[in-house]
Amino acid sequence: MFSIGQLSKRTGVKIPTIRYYEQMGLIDEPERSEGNQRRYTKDGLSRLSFIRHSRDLGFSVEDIRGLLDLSQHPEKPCSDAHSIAAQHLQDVQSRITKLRRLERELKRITKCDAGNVATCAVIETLADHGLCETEH
Amino acid sequence: MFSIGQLSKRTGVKIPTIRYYEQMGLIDEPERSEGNQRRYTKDGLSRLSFIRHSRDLGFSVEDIRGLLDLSQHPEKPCSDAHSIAAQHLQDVQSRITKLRRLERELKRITKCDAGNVATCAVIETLADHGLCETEH
DNA sequence: CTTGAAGCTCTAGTGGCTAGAGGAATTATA
DNA sequence: TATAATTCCTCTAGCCACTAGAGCTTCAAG
Ligand SMILES: [Zn+2]
Ligand SMILES: [Zn+2]
Ligand SMILES: [Zn+2]
Ligand SMILES: [Zn+2]
Repeated sequence: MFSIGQLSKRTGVKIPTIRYYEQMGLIDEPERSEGNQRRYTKDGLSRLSFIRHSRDLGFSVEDIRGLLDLSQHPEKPCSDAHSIAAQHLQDVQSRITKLRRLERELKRITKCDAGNVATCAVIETLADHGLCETEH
Repeated sequence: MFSIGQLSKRTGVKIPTIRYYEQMGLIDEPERSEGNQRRYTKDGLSRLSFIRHSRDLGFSVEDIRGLLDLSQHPEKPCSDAHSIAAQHLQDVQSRITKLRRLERELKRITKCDAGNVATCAVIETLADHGLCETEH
């Protein structure tokens, strides 16, 4: 049996976050000590580790809800898991694309030789998208 | 003089967002019609365009506050503007780096030949970071 | 003068936590 | 065993940058 603090240390999930996951229904309400403190089992630990790792990989809480559900049913086909993962991969890729466009634009505008704001490329560009090379 | 709706159409900023910016002190409170509706000048329009474009480029509202402030003082050196932009560029680049690591990992796990959850690479990897190739 | 679009204020919700108040339980030390 | 230090409890509110909706008022066209 682990206290919430021990669970937190073992998983790297902060204590208020654990309680938040409980409230969101991602983890079951654990048993309590006589004094009403949470006591977790190994199952609780591995479930929380699963959540932590999924968050680290960028999955949303809603995605994780689905993935946890699937993981409880080993006999089901894994196509649902794959479509969640594939969708997430797409999201990640489209975010990368957008950020790369930003990066290019930001690199360009920070090459400014002006000394003062009146003719600064940063300020001028912000005031006029026409000076940009790409859309965003 | 523009109504808030006209301003919204010209800048692409939604009406509630314009009011939100006013509340946050990013734009001045505009004059009002006799019936208490907002009436904007060309100055208000260009200030909001500046904000919109800065948001499109990913700057935070706090950054924009500083950049707007600078843009009102053309005689000042533009080094402050540059450090805001450079910091933002760094943020963008570090986000790209993280997302690329995610992308690689996600690509890897979605190559799963198993038919069911019991042996699915997606689910197995989520349960065990040891199966990952990179940190995240 | 009527009607419908557009505006007003105010409140609350989004996601995924995080911080703090004020108290109770547990654990470690003397 | 007494006390002190630490951990835990619940509850509320805040973060960012909006977005949505209720219930009302004003404006512009016909
Ligand atoms: Zn400059
Ligand atoms: Zn632009
Ligand atoms: Zn699979
Ligand atoms: Zn991993």
